[in-house]
Amino acid sequence: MLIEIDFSSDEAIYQQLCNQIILGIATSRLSDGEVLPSVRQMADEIGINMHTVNKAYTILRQEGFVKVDRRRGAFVSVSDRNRERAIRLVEKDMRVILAEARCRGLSKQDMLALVDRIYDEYDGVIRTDDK
Amino acid sequence: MLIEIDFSSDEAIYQQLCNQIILGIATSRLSDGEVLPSVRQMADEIGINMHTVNKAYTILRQEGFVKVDRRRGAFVSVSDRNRERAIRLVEKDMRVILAEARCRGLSKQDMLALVDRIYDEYDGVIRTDDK
DNA sequence: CACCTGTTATAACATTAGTATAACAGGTGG
DNA sequence: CCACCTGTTATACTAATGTTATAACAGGTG
Repeated sequence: MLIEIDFSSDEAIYQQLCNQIILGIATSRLSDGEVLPSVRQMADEIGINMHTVNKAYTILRQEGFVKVDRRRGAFVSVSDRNRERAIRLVEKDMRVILAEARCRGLSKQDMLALVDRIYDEYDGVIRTDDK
Repeated sequence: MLIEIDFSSDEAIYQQLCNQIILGIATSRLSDGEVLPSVRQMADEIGINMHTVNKAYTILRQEGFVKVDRRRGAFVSVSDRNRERAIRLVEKDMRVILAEARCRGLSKQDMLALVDRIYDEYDGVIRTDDK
């Protein structure tokens, strides 16, 4: 999977890396069980330090998106599938986003439509622009 | 409005302050035109430095949630109501959240329900737990 | 044994967050 | 005019964080 880092972003490199890998899993560009490039290889490809990649992998492991096999290295593995816990994890961030959206005059329907559209996109559904 | 800061959070103080004020506007605990405490007063109340509050106010001003009247000080004023731009601003963060949600096994319906619930909460709608 | 994996340790450097002190310009009310 | 309020700016300092650099180690592969 192609990783693109914006070095002028105010978002930390390791954070961008985490997000892109999670995006990759969600959009099936990374499939369950797929081996990730080694920390050294990924660092070389992107042009950053090994430790920055390692930090991203460590976080992804803690959050349950990645596991490590001593033989093969890091690979995609979404372990924790506890529904209630997952909702709780997402809810806090969602509250901040929805607050901002509401302040900017966006309606509930606007946000439901946005979620619907992005989710379909992740699912690979071809939309015929149904209004 | 009561502001609560978690000093052991990994989220910056000024960021927490911004979020809480936006949350306050979204939930109508802060109404349009309402004057915010002065940077010095707010800093004293919370127990932080004046500059940290000033940083939050400056960001809120840049993002269009607050304006400054030389006579009265800072007050709530959601200026920019451009719908397309608002959606674009929210979309990027939403993509990250939805990717994480999808990886954790949450369905589109789960997320639509979450958005629906939080939005109603912000609107002050009393839900009769309709399934 | 050479080579790969993640992991750990240590040091150095740059940027950011937060605090502290002080000053300034504009506006208000005595 | 004067004291007092507002946000704003400047400067300096400390602490934490992000990133890099170099090096070493244990486990597994061929």
